[in-house]
This record gives sequence, structure tokens and C-alpha cells, in this order.
Amino acid sequence: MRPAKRREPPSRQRSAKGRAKHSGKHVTIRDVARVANASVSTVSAAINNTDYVSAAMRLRIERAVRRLGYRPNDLARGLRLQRTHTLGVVVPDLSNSFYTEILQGMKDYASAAHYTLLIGDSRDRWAEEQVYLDNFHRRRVDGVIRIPAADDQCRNIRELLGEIPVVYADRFPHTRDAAGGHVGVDNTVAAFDATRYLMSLGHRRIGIVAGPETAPTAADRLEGYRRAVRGGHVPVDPALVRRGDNRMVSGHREAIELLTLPDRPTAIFCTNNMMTLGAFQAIQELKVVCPDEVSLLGFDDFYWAPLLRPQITMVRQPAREIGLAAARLLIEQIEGRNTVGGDQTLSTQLIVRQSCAPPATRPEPSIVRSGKVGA
Amino acid sequence: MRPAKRREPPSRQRSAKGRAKHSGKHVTIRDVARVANASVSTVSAAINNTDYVSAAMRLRIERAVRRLGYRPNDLARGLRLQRTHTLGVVVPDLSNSFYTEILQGMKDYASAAHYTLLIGDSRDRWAEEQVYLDNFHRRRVDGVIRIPAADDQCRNIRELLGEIPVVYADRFPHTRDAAGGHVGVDNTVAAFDATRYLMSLGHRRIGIVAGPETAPTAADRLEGYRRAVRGGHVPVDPALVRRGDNRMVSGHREAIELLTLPDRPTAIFCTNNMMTLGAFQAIQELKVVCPDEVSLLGFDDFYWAPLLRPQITMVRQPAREIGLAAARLLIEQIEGRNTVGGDQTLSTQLIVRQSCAPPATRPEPSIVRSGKVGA
DNA sequence: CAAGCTTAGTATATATGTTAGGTATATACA
DNA sequence: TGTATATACCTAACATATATACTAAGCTTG
Repeated sequence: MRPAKRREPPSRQRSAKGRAKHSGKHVTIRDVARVANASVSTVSAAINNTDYVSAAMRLRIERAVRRLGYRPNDLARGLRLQRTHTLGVVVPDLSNSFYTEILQGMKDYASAAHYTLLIGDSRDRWAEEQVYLDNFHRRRVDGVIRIPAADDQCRNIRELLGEIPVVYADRFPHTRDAAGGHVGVDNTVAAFDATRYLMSLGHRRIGIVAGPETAPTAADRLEGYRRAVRGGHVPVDPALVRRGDNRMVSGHREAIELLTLPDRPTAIFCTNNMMTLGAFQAIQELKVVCPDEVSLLGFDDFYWAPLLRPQITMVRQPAREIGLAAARLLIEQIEGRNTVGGDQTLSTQLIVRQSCAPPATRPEPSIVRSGKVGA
Repeated sequence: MRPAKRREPPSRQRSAKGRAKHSGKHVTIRDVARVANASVSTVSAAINNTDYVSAAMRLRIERAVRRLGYRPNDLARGLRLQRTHTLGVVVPDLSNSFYTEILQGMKDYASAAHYTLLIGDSRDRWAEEQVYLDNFHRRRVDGVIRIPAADDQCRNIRELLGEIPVVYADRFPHTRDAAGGHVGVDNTVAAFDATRYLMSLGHRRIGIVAGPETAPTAADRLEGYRRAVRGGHVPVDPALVRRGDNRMVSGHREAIELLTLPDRPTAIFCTNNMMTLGAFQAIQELKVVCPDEVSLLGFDDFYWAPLLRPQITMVRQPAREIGLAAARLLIEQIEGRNTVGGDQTLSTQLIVRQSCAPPATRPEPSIVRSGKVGA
């Protein structure tokens, strides 16, 4: 981003900043060859086990490698092999345990397949995600896994990544063409089941704090909510539909809006874990008793959820499995064997805890069949 | 780790796995030069703003770059320049918000200085950390920031990283020689102040769940605790000193041990956030009332701490600042200007919330001057 | 006024570290 | 003699940046 109009005498010599201090050059395969009294190609063959090398020679080389502390230069290697054995991953928020759990899954599969992960945190902003994708391209990663930012505005991923294969995890891209595939859950069904669970408890006025309008998963979850509400022969009250930005403060803000409504809802459904926490906080602050006075239903479980009082009932996504499957899908594509193929939809689970109960003022007691309800 | 004794015919041709599927070659600077009708050196000069290029030529080149979607190959670039503008970072646990907060700080400073982060999660195991350090070396990162694993057994970091500069954040290395510098807090003082705070409330039997014996920071915090206890003219009861492994389950386990002691402590001090959570859970499960029956004091705050009931009083480390300072320290070293120099000790803060109160059975009411107590 | 210098722009050769593919040589075996 | 095996070495890429050389014009200067 230097000024383009730069007309001053263009300094030829590198600026002082350009050259690093530690002049101690790295040890190369050439150094090893010299010390071991062998040719570079023999050393290469010995290291990569790729050609005949006599036992004696191998020993000399191994000794030289150890003595010099030689590490092959992956830049040169990647350049030569046109292969980096590296996967780029962008997640929307590294401090959200949901994504770190997905990352764990990816990492486990990837390292078993001898790939390394390059991790980027887009802070849920397309502008920052773009920087990472560009970086991945320049680094010539073998593949990319995107969990797109909420405000994803990517028109054509090929412009950004060239021929590099891409798969999507958790979220869908802005434009639904997830060419390389997608691994996630059916958000519509998950939200539908969750909402129906609330209705089965007798709730008729259910508030929802949904994600941003630009995010497809948010739209799906909202759609699931709508269908469930309408399915219970209740009109969708626009006053009960609120929008957050998937972050804690927005959940807090919108929950307060809902709870201070003249005719406030008897239950609140938050469509991600951060907003659920915000809503939880709002309920505490307003001294509304949960679940007696208001029920709270969340999305995306976290490992310390059992510590909260009341424990929050949540829709759980199989985060680790999503990561695992996404990494596998991508690596299969990279290595040419498309055994798994296409999109994969994993199933969610409703973790019933203590934050949902029948509403205090009970309407006509209608029984609704409950959705799939896990432990 | 292939078998060294491999005697079979060494396959010359790359295994099917070796060659990637997508044959669509990447676009190179050569392609740009051809399309823009210029020489490669001119294109290079135009892109890097490093030599005279006429306005007309520049325009043609820019257009060609955009049209072809050209991205400079960072492998070749790094190889040529002997510089990658990349920092390697190993943290013990990516799902611990304390470390992701440190990472945020590092990332902010690094990207402002045009460096990219390579992030590794060692799961607090030296064996895994070693793999990442090796990887960083092969990738020729310009510098490394370590938060060493608890069982750090690194004898000589130079063997692993060659000439690559290293700085330490948060934790000290196994052997105290943090040649490149260290950024963190004074753990002894922090634990001393925290323990003294408990004693100022009247506690005499204070249990501690410390980190593993191999971890220097754990040793320091334990030492701070010991000094404070002895400073209050109370002998250190070995039964009250427990060891965890910095993870939640160990905090849970050790807290139960402490709470089921015949003469149980009136307060528990946990020396990291995960173990604090475990202890919190144990207290809930045993239905011991906090802070009425037992006080709980934690270490390393987390953003959702206000949601727990009671809210836990904690020693807070300036995580973001630690990350920021570590990145700055490292980059200054890389770029040859050592303005900051040496180790940096940042100050901790005791966040007083609701989990500490005077013990139920009050001993002689002695007043102890309280340490530095924050908001 | 020719030689030399400066300015502006472009082209060429080389080096970075590594590996595949080809070449060379020696031995064993049919 | 020819063929297969075993061992070692040489060279050409891979994509980039830069030192050097080159062209062409404008200017100074003895």
C-alpha cells in the first residue's frame, strides 16, 4: 500500500529495514553435502529416502545433518515440488471455543495426513478474511477451508485463490456455490426443532435473537424458527424477531429489548453461543428469573456451559466432527481421490438442561410432538 | 520416521499421492510480463516500487496483474530475499481465552509491522511444541514467540531453531536463559499479593491448587503463596498444597481433595483459569457455599467471568499487552534495532468480585495490609 | 563539438535451496 | 555380451529480486 505516485529517486539499495540483523546464514543441503563429503543430490536422496544410498554414506550424511542442525528449507522445497502440504483456515473468532473446537478436529485430521494448518482469525469481517485468503494464495497453500465472515461479499473465490481448492465449514458462503463442498449442519432443521421444543413446553411468544442478515446460516436458523412458530398456528410477531451480530454485546442488547417489551416473550432463542451469553447476562441483570419467568435456549454449546446457573439448554453442533470432515474433504480433493464427495450434513443435538420450562402464565395446554431430543 | 533399513527398490517416480490433481499452474511474474509486454524485472520493479517504471508501463502491468489474478509467490520471494515476514507462535492451548487474548495482541502488533503469524497449539506438551518449532525452522520464519509447554525439556533452543531469534511470553523456559527476552508478569509477587489478600480477610488455612512441578511459573506462584502464608506467621501445611496440570479436570479433582479433607481449608487459591473453573465446579457439586463456607481465588481472568455466580475474584494478567510487547520485542530484534531491550515485567491486577469473604469460623481477627487491589 | 555525465527506462544474467530425471560406473548374473 | 542392481553425481527447473548492462536522450564542459 505504498503511494503509487512515488516519483522520487527510487532507492536501489535495500532500506536498512529490509535486511535482517542476524547475518548467520542458514545451513543448506550444500553444507551438509560438503561435510558429509557427498553430492547434494545424494544428500537429498538420503533425506527423502527416494533413491539408493549406501549404508555408510547414509550414516555420514545423518551425522552431518545432526551436527550442523540442518533443516530442509520448506520455501525451496515448496517451490520445487509445487506443493506445500499446508492448508489455510480462516475462522471468524479464535476466542470462541466453538471454532477452536472445529480447529482441533481439522488439525487432528490434517496432521495425520501430514499437512500443517495456517490459521487466520477474520474477526468475522470479510475485509480481514480477504487479507488472509490473499496471504494463503501467496503462500501457495494446497487448499483452503473457509468459515466465511458474516458480511462475506465474495463474488468469485477463484479471483482470490486461483486454482486452489476450497471447502466450507460450518457456514455457507454468501453465494451458495460452495464449489468444493461444505460440511455443516442443517440450520433450518436445528432451529425448527429447537423452537418446536419451546412450543412443546407451552411457549407461544418466543423471542429470537438471530444473526446478521447477511449471514446465510442466520437466515436459515431464522427460517427454522419461523416455520416452527407458524407450524404451531401462531403468527410470527415481528417485534419478537431481533438481529444481533453474533457477539456477546449484541445478545445482551437485544435480550434487554425483548425483556422490556410491554408484552414480553416467555422464551428467548439465541442463534449462537456468544449472543446466548449476552442474553444470559441480560436476564441476570434485569433480575428476571430463568427459567421461571423466561426460558432461554442457546446455540453452539461450550465446554464450561455446565458451570452457569441455570445451566443453559442448547443446540449442540458436532464441532470437532465438522472440522475433521472438512479437512478430510479438502485433502481428498487435493490428492485427487474424491471418495467422500460433495456436501456433508451432520446432525445437531438438543442438550436439554435447566434454562427452559413451561411459561408461568400458561396458555391453552396443547401438546406438540417434540423434536429429536438428546441427552 | 520411515524405516531407515529400507532396502526395497526405491521408487523413483513420485507416488500417486505426491502429485496434486489440480494441474492448472499458478500464474507467474513471467505471465504478467508477457501479457503486459514488459520484462520480468520491470514487472518486479513496478510491483515492489523499487525502480523507475513509466506511468504507461505501470498501468499496463497493473492491468495485467488484475486480469490474470497474479499473486507473487511468497515461497520464491522468501527464498530470494532470505526473509519471510512471518513469526511463529506456539501457545499451550488455543481453547483457553487467556492465550487467544495474548494472540490478539501479537497479531495486532505484527500485522501493523507487516508480519504474519504462524500459530501452533502445543496442547501444553513439549513433544508437540517441538514439532511446531521444527516446522517454524523449516519454514524459515523470521522469529519465534514461545509460550513453552509445561513439561518443556528444551536444552538448547539453538539446536532446534538455529539462528532464528526467540522471545518468550507469559511463561519462562525450562532453563531460565531466555536469551532473546521475556515478557510476562512477576508471578511470585502476584501470588503473594493474592494470598495476602485472602489472609487479610482472616483466612489461615488456605489451600492451593498449583500447576505442574516442571513449570517455572507454577513454581513462582507457589513460592509467592508460601511466602505470604509464612509472612502471616502460619506454617505451610503440605496437605493444603496440591498439584494440577493447568487443566479443568485437575482443578476439579484437587479441589475435591481439599474440600473433603478432615480439616478443610477456608479458602482455595487456583493458579490458572482452567483449574479455577474445575474448582468452581467441584464447589458447586459438593454443595459447599461460596464464599460463605469456602473462598475461591483464581488466576487469569476470562471475559465471561461475570456470568458465574458467585463471580470469581481473580488475579488478572494483561494478556493483550503481553502479546503486544512480545511481538514488539521480537520484531525489534529481527530488524536490528534493539530499542526496547531485555525482559519486560508487566503488572497484574487483583479483580475483587464475590468469591472471597472472611471465613465462617473466624480466628483471631488480625488485620493484614492488603496488597495492590484493583477494581 | 566531441566526450562525458545524468536521467529515464528496459533487458539480461545470476543467485536463492531443493528435487526429479538423466547420466555414469561398477558389480553380479544369465 | 547383455541385463539388472546398486551407488553416486550433474543439471535443469521452480518463481523471484537485483546487480549489471544497455539504449536513448538531454545536458555540461574543456
